[in-house]
Amino acid sequence: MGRNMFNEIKTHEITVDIVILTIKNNSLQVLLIKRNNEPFKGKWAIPGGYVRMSENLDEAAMRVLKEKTNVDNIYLEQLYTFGDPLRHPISRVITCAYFALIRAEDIEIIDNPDVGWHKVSNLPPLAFDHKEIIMYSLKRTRERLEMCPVAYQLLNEKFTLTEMQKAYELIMGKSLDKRNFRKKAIQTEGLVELDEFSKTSSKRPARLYKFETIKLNSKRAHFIKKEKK
Amino acid sequence: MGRNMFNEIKTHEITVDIVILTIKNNSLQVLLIKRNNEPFKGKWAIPGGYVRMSENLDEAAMRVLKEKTNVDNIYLEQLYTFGDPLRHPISRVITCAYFALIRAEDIEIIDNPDVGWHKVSNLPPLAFDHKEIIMYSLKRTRERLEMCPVAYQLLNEKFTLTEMQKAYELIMGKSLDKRNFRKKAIQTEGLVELDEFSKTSSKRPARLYKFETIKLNSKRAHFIKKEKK
DNA sequence: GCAAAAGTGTTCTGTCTACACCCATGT
DNA sequence: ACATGGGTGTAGACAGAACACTTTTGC
Repeated sequence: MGRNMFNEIKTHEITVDIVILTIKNNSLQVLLIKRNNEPFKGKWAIPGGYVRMSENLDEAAMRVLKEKTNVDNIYLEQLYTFGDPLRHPISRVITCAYFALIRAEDIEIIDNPDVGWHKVSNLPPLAFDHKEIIMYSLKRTRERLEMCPVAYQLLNEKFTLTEMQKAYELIMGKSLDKRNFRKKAIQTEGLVELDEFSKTSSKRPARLYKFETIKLNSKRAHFIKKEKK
Repeated sequence: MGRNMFNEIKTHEITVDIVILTIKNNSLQVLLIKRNNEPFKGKWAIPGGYVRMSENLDEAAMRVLKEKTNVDNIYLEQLYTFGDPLRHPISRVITCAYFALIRAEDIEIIDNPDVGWHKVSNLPPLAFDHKEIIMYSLKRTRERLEMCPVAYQLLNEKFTLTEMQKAYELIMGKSLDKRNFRKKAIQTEGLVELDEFSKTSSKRPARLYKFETIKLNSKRAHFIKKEKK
């Protein structure tokens, strides 16, 4: 493992790129930034930035997330590292992709037409391999959702079961049976039934719930499985 | 996303490191190489090498695997990218870790005391964060095994169900019920019952099986689940 | 004939799925 | 009183877990 065993070896540039998903206007959306510089000037990109020498990858991702979105303390997970030599048209940039689910209300986006939410189902032209990264993060989010109730990150502190089901349905891209969903949902570890009711709708008020103990990777496996519709 | 937005930014070195697991002498073993150079001279390390400018990460991992072990065409999966600033004591090296399961018989190790198999349960002192990487790959291998029968990569082309069960038990680190294991095993997509029998043991010959169609991520989920013993 | 590994079924339990109607409220 | 979303239970199918004895061979 001596250094520079091959002429071809040089150091690479390394970035982190972060897929930030949220639910807004009844659709799954991803935060994008319009690029002002070449390459891909004018195209949209997921937030990203160079890794500093003093920080590890998680820290870099958190910092970038904080810088671009002002969001902190979030479930941030390393997704995959993309290193195709041609993914960046000019230099060799390897990127370590992360993803996060956040509440839209927790984010303060600067009023700037170059920063904004876009429906995952209708993405604008994207820079680099960012479309691939977003699609991959969606796949992983679905896998996670089947294992543990990570969707709570998309919900308000207090939420109705219908809101929770909507979040699941938007991520999974299919509709779920209400009774089966509720049956499993109320068994979720840490879910607390409140004595409060939502009064937003002009119909029958819905009971509110919250998560008490946030348990990731809960052993309560397979929250959703094979329902078709 | 302009370049060099922060003084602190420099390019990093990036390597791939590969955890190669096999079953040998009835135990789960990992291929290690003794380091001849500083840092960590004299310690053992998993095979690794620098990523060349012209190759993507998968290609780099395959090449390094081929160079160090002469093994090709293997189920190689990106594991995780480790980027702690202090993981390398001298410079900043970010490593993208891969893992592979291989048949011990497919490998030709050079007769060199500095290259060899070591029991995962009894590792020598390791360089860098390689212990962490090996442990993480074991965790992922177990997760994979629960989803699809990747253990066929550890078995000879023709194998007995008892050998297959042994492989599972070694990876999962627990014993499994023979009848339940066989019941599920024979339902595995692509497993073919042969009309041949193993004559290695001096006892009753065991029927041999092979895998016909190798299907990764088979929908045949949860090959092993919660059996305890 | 005996030691050693191969092989074989059933029962129980829990979870997933499919499915249709009444309830509480605002207007 | 009606429209709207909130809320509820049951039966059938399937998969996992526990569990012990017979068979085949070499010696």
